[in-house]
Amino acid sequence: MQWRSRVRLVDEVAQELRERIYAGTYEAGMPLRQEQLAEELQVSRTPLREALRVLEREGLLKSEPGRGARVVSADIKKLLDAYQLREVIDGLAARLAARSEDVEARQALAKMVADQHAALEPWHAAGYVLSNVEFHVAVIELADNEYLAGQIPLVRMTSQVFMPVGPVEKERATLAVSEHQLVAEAIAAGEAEEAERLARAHITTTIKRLSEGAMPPKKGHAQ
Amino acid sequence: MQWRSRVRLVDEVAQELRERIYAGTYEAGMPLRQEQLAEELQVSRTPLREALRVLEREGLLKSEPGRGARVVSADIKKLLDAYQLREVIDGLAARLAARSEDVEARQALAKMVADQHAALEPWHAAGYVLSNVEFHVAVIELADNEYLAGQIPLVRMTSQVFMPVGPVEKERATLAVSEHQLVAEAIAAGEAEEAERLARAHITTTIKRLSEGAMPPKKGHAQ
DNA sequence: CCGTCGCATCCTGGATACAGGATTCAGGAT
DNA sequence: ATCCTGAATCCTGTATCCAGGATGCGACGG
Repeated sequence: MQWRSRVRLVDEVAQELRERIYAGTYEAGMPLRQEQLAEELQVSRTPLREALRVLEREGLLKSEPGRGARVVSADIKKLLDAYQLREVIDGLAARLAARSEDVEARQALAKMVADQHAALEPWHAAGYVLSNVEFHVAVIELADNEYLAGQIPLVRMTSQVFMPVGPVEKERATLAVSEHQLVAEAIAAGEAEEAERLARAHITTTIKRLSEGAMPPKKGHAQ
Repeated sequence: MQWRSRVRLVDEVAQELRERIYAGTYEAGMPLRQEQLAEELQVSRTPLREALRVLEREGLLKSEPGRGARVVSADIKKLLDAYQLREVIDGLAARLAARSEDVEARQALAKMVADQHAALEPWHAAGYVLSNVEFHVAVIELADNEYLAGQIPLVRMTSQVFMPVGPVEKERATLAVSEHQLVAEAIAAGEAEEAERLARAHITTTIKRLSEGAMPPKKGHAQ
């Protein structure tokens, strides 16, 4: 194959696999076969395997020795663990974002909230999930903290892939959008502490719903 | 090749490299030669390279295409980024640890604080750093959250490897130990919210010192 | 004397081929 | 129905091979 300097296949492969996982291409628990994936992506097993290790470290894949890698399946404990971390992650991101000097970008968050609002009426679950993720990722990127940015896969995983575990309902989404709006306004206004408090409250609410809800195991996938 | 079933070399290699990095074996910026490392560790380049990718993802290594991997070097921005994340990470860990049902383990934290205290008089910088790390890691493990546990490399990196950037002084250490004591007591008492507040305050204090301090670039290594 | 140009060498990234063990599952024996 | 067995399939790790960018150094020119 031709040598594309300055680009490592492992990075491209990892990104492609991430997107596939976010999109729900692979059912949780289904083993990913190296040979097949390598051929699909037109790379050898060498960079593919490195990419699998990376995604494993990101928490997107789980692999048991000798049995290969598969997309992690969501259980209630894992969801709670993930959201507990997200509470403080999103809180920190909101606080730092509010202190960003990119005033324009801070105000652009309002548009993303508008997108979410648009997905409510008429209710469009898949569209909502996507604009929801966009918002959270945008806040993290605004925070301009490389370690925080490293948590983005966790955010995408919980918001896009794990979502089907707790079905996305219109009422919950409506409430979430209004909470996002408050966060976006606090960030735009530069109210760092308030933004953090609101962002954490938003996730806390979500956690509470997860703990209380019966959480009927659904196997459908968001989108 | 003796097959140690159920153990992947990549995991062992990654762990060995992590410990070497924590111990300051490799100077920041020094390229890690794959061939040499592979021979040292008695493995082929394949699992070694996978381990390098994993450590890169953990933020311990940085590698530019074609130029190999090297231990990340600490600059002021990176330190602040890391500690900003640690503020909320450690805070969450303390809160969850306080809610742990393992009362014994919660109370065992006091002993670790005692270890730190022992390293103050007579002043033993290396011993202090190690017992300090032990404490933070123990709190995270008590929290029993797999996503939080994934942040341990970040904690070890900032506390063990980046430390030399801001030299460890006895006065700072003495203050830190007293703060740790408060956190440990709150956790032992099961005061979750208070434990989180104290843990965050502890890191906030550290951040403040980092921002203010002139931070003369030292190249010596802790231990 | 100093810069820079070119070449040999080193090393990484990638592709293959292959061996040894583990997993899985179908099919037969009990 | 349950257990055992064996082959196909896969994963893991090793050993090579190769292309081409990175690096270092010496020669050459200003």
